[in-house]
Amino acid sequence: MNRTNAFQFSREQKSMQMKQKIEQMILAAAHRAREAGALPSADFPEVQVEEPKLEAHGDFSTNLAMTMASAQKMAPRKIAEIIVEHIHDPENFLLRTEIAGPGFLNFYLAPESWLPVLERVYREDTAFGRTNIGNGERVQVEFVSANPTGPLHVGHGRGAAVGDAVASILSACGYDVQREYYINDSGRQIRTLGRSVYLRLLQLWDRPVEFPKDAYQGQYIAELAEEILDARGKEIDALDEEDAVAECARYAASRILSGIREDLTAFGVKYDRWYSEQHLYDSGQVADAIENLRRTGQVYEKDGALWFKSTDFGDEKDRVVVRSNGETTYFASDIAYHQEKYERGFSRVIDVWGADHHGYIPRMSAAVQASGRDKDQFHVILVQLVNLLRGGEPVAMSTRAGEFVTLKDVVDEVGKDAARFLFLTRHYESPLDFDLELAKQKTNDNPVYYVQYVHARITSIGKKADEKGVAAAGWDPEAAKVLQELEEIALIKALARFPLVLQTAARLMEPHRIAYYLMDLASGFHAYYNKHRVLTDDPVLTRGRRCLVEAVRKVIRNGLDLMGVSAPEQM
RNA sequence: GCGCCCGUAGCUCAGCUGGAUAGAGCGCCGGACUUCGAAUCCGUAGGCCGCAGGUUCGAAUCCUGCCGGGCGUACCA
Repeated sequence: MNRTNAFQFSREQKSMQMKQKIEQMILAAAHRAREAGALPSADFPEVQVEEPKLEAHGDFSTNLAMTMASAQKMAPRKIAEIIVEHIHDPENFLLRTEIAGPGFLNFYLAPESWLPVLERVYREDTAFGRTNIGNGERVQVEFVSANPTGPLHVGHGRGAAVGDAVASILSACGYDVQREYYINDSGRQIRTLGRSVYLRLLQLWDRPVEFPKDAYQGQYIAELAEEILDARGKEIDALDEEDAVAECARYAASRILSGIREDLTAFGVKYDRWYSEQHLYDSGQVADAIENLRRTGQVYEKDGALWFKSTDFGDEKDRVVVRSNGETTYFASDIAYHQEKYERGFSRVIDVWGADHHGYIPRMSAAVQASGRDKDQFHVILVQLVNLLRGGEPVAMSTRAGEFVTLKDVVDEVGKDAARFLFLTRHYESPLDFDLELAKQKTNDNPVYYVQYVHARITSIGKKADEKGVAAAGWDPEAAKVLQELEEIALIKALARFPLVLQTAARLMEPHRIAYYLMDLASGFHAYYNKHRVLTDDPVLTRGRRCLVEAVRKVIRNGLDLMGVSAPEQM
């Protein structure tokens, strides 16, 4: 993906990001120094500007003098001095510049240099933070894709939260994103589903049956059987066993799938497309894909089965696509499916999988490459497991026994916002402890409310101000000049970071960065609020502060929106 | 055995693909409501970044080898 300095901002100068402005200033200084003969080499490394962790190190710093040292054959501190001498700052952007440590260049900005950020927040409003680094590239994010053999559980919820947020983030960065759910409505697990329901149905008829271990055990299976009994028991009873099982499978899968759709809708996830595996078979695409592999010699027969040479692309062993009994494997339809994704015009495909599927990545990647795509066009986000707790104690989750807490249960109990936010407070590769009691708590322990509270609080301030008629809302350049407090500048700086945080989140496909950013911004606001009054006796100061907090509200709202979490006006 | 992920404060976790004195929340202890929402804030304490080497101006971050935990290793999905 792009380097930070490759990002393009085609708007006018003042909407350019602070950081980028500093980068250009430094680069220009280095070139000027070179032209003046002060630097021996024109071999300049990439200018890296960062925001130092310590305030004592300024607003921005660069290590350029150090990274340049070997090419220039000069001491870093000496190079730093030369660059400083050649810095050109006609707008008086900089308060001062200093050389520190082994050769860091630290820049201190004049407080008013930050004010254009506020203006930009107002001008761009809901679009603040958005960029076009994706340049319209078509990306597909496929997530959840749980088999329609049972209700979604919390793990699927995490996958849904991550997949949906990644899609939103990429979309906000200028990618043309499609969200897709792949329905495994074909094959063995569907037959097992049908058989499970059928057996429960037989039990309802008091016929002696043994319910096998490998059948689906959950209570919902028995409930489905009762439904079928009421709806069309007689018809089913008239069929022979094979047809009866098929009918049960069709009915059950359809009911379960609509349940899944409802649960995801309640969770705030909206797909652009639901894609049926069965459709791949019916349309002949699976057969075509296998035929293509045959034609290109990427497949061979052994022991009566057909094997794909995934080892040609780094997998540790070859994989079966057609079993010796003539049935295709799940992998075969997956090959066809992924080929079809690229044929639909996506240049990049992102799959969100549970971490227990990681062994599947090499063969899928091999299949993608075998169809002529580049390795980088396929990316799997592996989401780690969720440990469900209640008050610190593990909640029994046995898939085999069919005892698990469903996503619906969790959403009903703790709410969509809390669930989504908490799912995104960890890097997706870290296992997540999800405590139901904690998720419901409306205290400091719960980051969702901590962030949402800021939004509600500022909305409330706004209403109060409107009632009193003391301060107009909106961008007010004159009043903004009054913002000089340390906490005020710190808040504006935090706002300025949002677009960069969003870009990093997109580049690394890591939604948790948004969550952490929002918690940080919220913390900055709460600290400010407790120290300074927004509504004061001074009308100009009040306008300026209202302008600031309103900007904070907008950014909080934008960030929460990316996470699929609401920004309430009151709580 | 082999492969992937994880190991950072008592607990749960960040750490912007190599930067300066490693951060936050919770918990502990001590403070702040007659004023815009206390679902909040302020302060104190707490660390061989699993261990040992290596790469370099510089490593929690990159490389190698161990230790510990999770997952995977099907003609299952």
